[in-house]
Amino acid sequence: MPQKIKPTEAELEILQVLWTYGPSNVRFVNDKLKSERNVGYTTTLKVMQIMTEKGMLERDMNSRTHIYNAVVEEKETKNQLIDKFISSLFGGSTSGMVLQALGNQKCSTKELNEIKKLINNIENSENNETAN
Amino acid sequence: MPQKIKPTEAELEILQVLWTYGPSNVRFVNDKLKSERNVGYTTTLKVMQIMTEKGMLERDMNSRTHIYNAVVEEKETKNQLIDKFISSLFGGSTSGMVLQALGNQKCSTKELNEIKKLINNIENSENNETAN
DNA sequence: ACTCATCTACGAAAAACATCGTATTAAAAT
DNA sequence: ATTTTAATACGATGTTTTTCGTAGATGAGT
Repeated sequence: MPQKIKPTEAELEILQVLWTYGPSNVRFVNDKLKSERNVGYTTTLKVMQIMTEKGMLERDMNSRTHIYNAVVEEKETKNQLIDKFISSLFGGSTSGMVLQALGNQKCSTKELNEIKKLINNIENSENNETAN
Repeated sequence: MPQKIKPTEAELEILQVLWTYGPSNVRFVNDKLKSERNVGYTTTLKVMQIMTEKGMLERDMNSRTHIYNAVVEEKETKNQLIDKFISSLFGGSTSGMVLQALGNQKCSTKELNEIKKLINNIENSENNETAN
C-alpha cells in the first residue's frame, strides 16, 4: 500500500482541473471551478496550499505566480476511490456495482460495445495465463 | 427529483447494516460496526438519532429499546451515489467508470458473463424499442 | 425492594472542511 | 517614481461531522 489518498470534495475538483490541464496557477484553477459553482479566489488558494502541505500537490515557487501540479496520479487515485466505493457500497463486488451502474444509467450502444470488448480481452488474457 | 440523499460516511455504514439486516436496535448496529472499526455505543446512537431527525431513518419507540429502520431505499440511494460518483470523477461517462473498474479490479469469469448478459439484454430491449 | 445492567437524552468537545477578509508583497503600467 | 494590479500569506470564522461523557430512566434479576 503506497499511501492512502483521500481527497475531500473541494480537493477532488481541483485535482480534476490539474489532471485535465496540467500544471496551473491558482487563478486558472479558480476560473475553471467558477464555471461550475461560485467560489472565491482565496478559497481556492487556501485549499491548494493545504493540498500542498498534505503532499497531494507540489508547487513551483520560482515565479511570483506559483504553479501547482498534482502529485497523486489520476488513474491510481480514481482506482482507489472506486475501490473504496465498491467496498463500502457493494461489499467489494465489482460486478455488483457495474450491474447497478449499467442497469440505471443510459449508455450508448457504442459504449456498451467497448465494455463488451474489454470483457472479452480480459477473458482471453485470463485463458492464456491459465494455459501457460 | 425526490430529495437529495447525501449520507455521510458514518451514516452510510449504518444504512448498510439496516439494509442488510432490516430493522434493528442501536446495540445490534453498533456491534456490526464494531466488527469493522472501533466506535462507541453512544456515538452510534447519536448518529442514528440525527439520521432520524433528517428523515433517513424511522424509529419504533414502543418498546424501551428503540427499533430503527431505513427510510431511504437501498437501490435508489446507491443509484444516486453512483450517479454522483460518475459525474464527479468520470465526467458523467458511465462506460468510462465501468472500463476503469473492470480494468483494475479482479472479477470472476462468471461475473463478467453476467455483465455481458446484461449488456445484451439492454441492447436487445433498445432494438425492440427502436423497432416499435 | 434493591441492585445492576442497559437504554435514551442531552450537551458539548474535537476534528475536519470550506470559506473568505485583510495585510503584505511584488510586478506591471503609467 | 508612483500608482495600480494581482499574487501569496495569514488568520479567523462558520459549518458539518464525529465522537463521547454523563445523567436520568426503565427493566431484569435477586
